[in-house]
Order: sequence, then structure tokens, then C-alpha cells
Amino acid sequence: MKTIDLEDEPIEAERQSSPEKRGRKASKEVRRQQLIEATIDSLAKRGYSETTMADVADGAKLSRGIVNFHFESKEKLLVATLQYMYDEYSAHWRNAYDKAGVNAGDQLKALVTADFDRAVCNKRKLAAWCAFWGEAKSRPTYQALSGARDTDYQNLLFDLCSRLKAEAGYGFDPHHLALALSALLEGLWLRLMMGLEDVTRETALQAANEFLLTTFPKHYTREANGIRRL
Amino acid sequence: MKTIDLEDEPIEAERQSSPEKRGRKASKEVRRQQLIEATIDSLAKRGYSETTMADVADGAKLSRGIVNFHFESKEKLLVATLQYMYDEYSAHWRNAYDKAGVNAGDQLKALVTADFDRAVCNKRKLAAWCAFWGEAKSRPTYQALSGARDTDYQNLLFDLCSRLKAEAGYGFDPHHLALALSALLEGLWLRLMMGLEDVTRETALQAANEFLLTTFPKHYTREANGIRRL
DNA sequence: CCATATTGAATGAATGTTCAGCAAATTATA
DNA sequence: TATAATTTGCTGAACATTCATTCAATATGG
Repeated sequence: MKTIDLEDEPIEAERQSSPEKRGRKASKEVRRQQLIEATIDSLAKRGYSETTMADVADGAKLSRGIVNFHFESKEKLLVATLQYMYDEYSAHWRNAYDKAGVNAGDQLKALVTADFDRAVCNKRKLAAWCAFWGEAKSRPTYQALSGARDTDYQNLLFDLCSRLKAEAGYGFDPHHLALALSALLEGLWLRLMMGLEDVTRETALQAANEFLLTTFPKHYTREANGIRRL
Repeated sequence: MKTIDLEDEPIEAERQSSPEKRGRKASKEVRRQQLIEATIDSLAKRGYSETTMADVADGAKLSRGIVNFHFESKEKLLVATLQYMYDEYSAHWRNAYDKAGVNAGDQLKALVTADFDRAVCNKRKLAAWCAFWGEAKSRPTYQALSGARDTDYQNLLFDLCSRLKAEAGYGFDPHHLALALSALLEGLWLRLMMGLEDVTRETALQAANEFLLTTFPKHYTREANGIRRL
């Protein structure tokens, strides 16, 4: 009855098998990317505190000193990795938003759906995000980048809540609701990452949709497979 | 217009200034507790990866070897600390629940309010929780204890959602809604911990109440200061 | 004194960083 | 085209540091 939880790609998948110069001598950018991917792997597999330069180098099948050559220190590698994930996530939701048309209901639904897309929401990435969250409080450098749902995202949610409220005369406070919504999404990510219970990408999305349904009853309706805008 | 955000107690507050034997030779239990508090301090101040035995010992104003004497290893100290926070949180919500009477609406409101009580929801504790979350995925030992909102809590939320639904004929799926609610609470904690934006305990609680209001419109009503059961 | 708690220096393992040297790619020269 | 010179990417051993753990010596309270 439950779709055999789509265990996302194995953590160590050969990701960039593109024929880009592999053996020796790849371009600076290719190597940096390769090392960043290896870092995400390591964060996901061993956690922040046990991610070592050696493990990253091994994961990239390169020598020990390589990271200090392309990045300069472990700290800078980690910041670059976080920046990469941040940029990727931003591009992802902006893209979903742009494709959603002009209707606020559609736009909000698109944002929520995008959040549980395999591209950004898989064990590997979620584990890496959480590793950074755990260190963010005590590291100013991480703090700004750790909240994937940043100011832009938050403002957009607020704008959408306000528009839906104006359209249907809901009684809620759009500020509080936007905060609740982004917290809900992040909380669901956390649950997914923990991997306890039987929470899967599907159930998480259903829970988020349940929120949309009960909060904006005049905008959405229950469908066989998710929700639909009225 | 905004209450000067109640910056919770300073991280290094002299917590147990009780005249319990302080100088030399305290009982086993007193020392353990003292070291656990120092561990929470360190986790909050420096994060998991930079929490060292030396820092814990210094924080407790004791010598370097002390932790290995009372706990046995760093690992066991950390597990004991997590267990302590877990027990404390559990006792806190159970207590709030027991005091809430027999009405499901009151009980749910009590649980949500308890979640933002200073006793369990302050920068120090939230930071410590988050430190563990960041390591939980890669450490089976932490995994079970890291989800403060455990199976019992989740089941209770489900039960309450179901009862409210039965009382007022709401259309939601109680499973999904209970998941959404617990994720919302955890997500708000995460936001509070990050300390970005202007999210305070008050705004977080308001956002959670906004959720209750819109989801259970027949049970709660907006009040000057929060919500009230109808 | 005896049992127990505590100290703090010593130890050894783990790990980030450095760097001299090597090799592949690229360019210059004949 | 062949060869030399140079740049650039990469290696891995050596080094320095940090840190958990051990333990012999010491202090304390009963």
C-alpha cells in the first residue's frame, strides 16, 4: 500500500561521469566541483564532525593534498560547499516559481511541490544541510547561508499569503502564516532527514498539502493525487 | 512595539548555585549533572564539532581528567547529555498535557504553548538540540533520542487531531495534520535557533497559534493575546 | 587510615597543512 | 615536426597541532 520508499540515489553514485578530462589534469572548475560533491557525500555519510580532508580526497579518488591546492583550507571548502547548495536550492525554487504562471494559488502550490522534488530533497542533500545547521549557530560564516529559505523566499511567501488573503478574505495574519509555512517546510525536511517513522517524500508533501488545504480552503480542493487549485 | 526580545539567560549562567557540596568531593550524581550542564553550555557556545573535553571540564571548573572518571568517554558524556535533554523535554510536555484538563482543544493548545516555554525553549537548549540533530543521521545512538517529538508525542498529536475532527467534522486527514503540526513546531525551533530574522519566542508561538486558528476554526478564536478555546 | 574523588602531566592517535618534487599539458624554439 | 622550456595540476611524506584518554600521585571526608 505504500510505494516502496524511493530510496534516492545511492550516496556515492558516480555523478559526473561526463567524459570531461578525468584522469590527470582537469580544469580548475571541474576539480572544485568534484571536490564539493565529495564533500557533500562525506557530510551525508559521516556527519560534519567526522568529515575529514582525507575522506573527501579519497571520495574524489585524488590525493591527500588536493583540497588545500584547490581550496586553501578545510574551512573554505566547507563554505564553498554550503554556497553551492544554497545557490542550487535558490535556483530550483525560483525556476519553479517562474514556471507557475501568474496566479498566486498556482505559484504557492508550485513552491511547495518544488520543495519535495528529488533534485533538492534527497537523503544526501538533506543530511548535508542538517550537518551545516548543526554548526550554524556558532559560525557566523555559515549562518547567512544555512537558512535555505532566506529573506527572498520568506518575502515571497508573505506576498503570496497576502494575495490569497485579499482574494478570498481569509482572517489570518499573513506574516505569521508565512512564517508557519516556511517553518513547516523546513521541519518536514528535518523529519525526512532523520528518517525515523515512515515519513517519505510523498507523506511529507501530503502533510504540506494538507496545510494548504485547510488554510486556503477557497483556493484548493482535494484531488485523487494531491491537491488542485479551484 | 516589540517586547525587547527576552534574551534568555546568559549561556554560562551559574545554574546550580545550590549550596550542594561545591568545593571538593561532591556526590557522583551532582558531578554528573554539573558536567552535563557544562556540556550543554559548550555545545551551545561552540557547536558539536568544537566541543572538547577540556572545554567541558573548564566550564565545570574542574580538572581535565574528570569527565573520563564520571563518564568513561566523550561519547558516553554526549549520550548522557542528549538523554537528559530528552527526558527533560518529555517530562515538560507530559506535565503540560496532564494539567490541561480533558478537553482536546485545551490539551492541544497546552502542548503548543509548552513548546515555547522558556524552560525548554531557549537559545542554549535549542542550540544543543540542533548540534545533535546535525550528527544524528550518521550516529544510530543519537537517532532515537534526537527527535524530541518522539512516537508518544506524535501519537498524542494524532489522537488530538482525530478528536477535534470528530467534534467538528473537519475534512482533514489527521495523520497528515499531526505530521504537519509536529514539523511546524520543530521548524519553528530551528528558526529560533538560527536567530536570523526577527523571530522570537513570541512570534514563533503566534505563528503556531495562527496554524491552530486556521486549521481548527470551530475550536479556537482570536484573542488580544493569543488564542482562546471556544 | 581507608575509600573515594580529583588532579594534571604524559601519551598516542588523528588530522589539517605544507611543500619539494613529479608529471601532464601547453607553448616556444629550432 | 621534433625538441626544449614553461606552466599548471597533482602527489604523498613530513610536520605541527589538537585532543581524548590514561594513570600515578594527591587531596578529602568519614
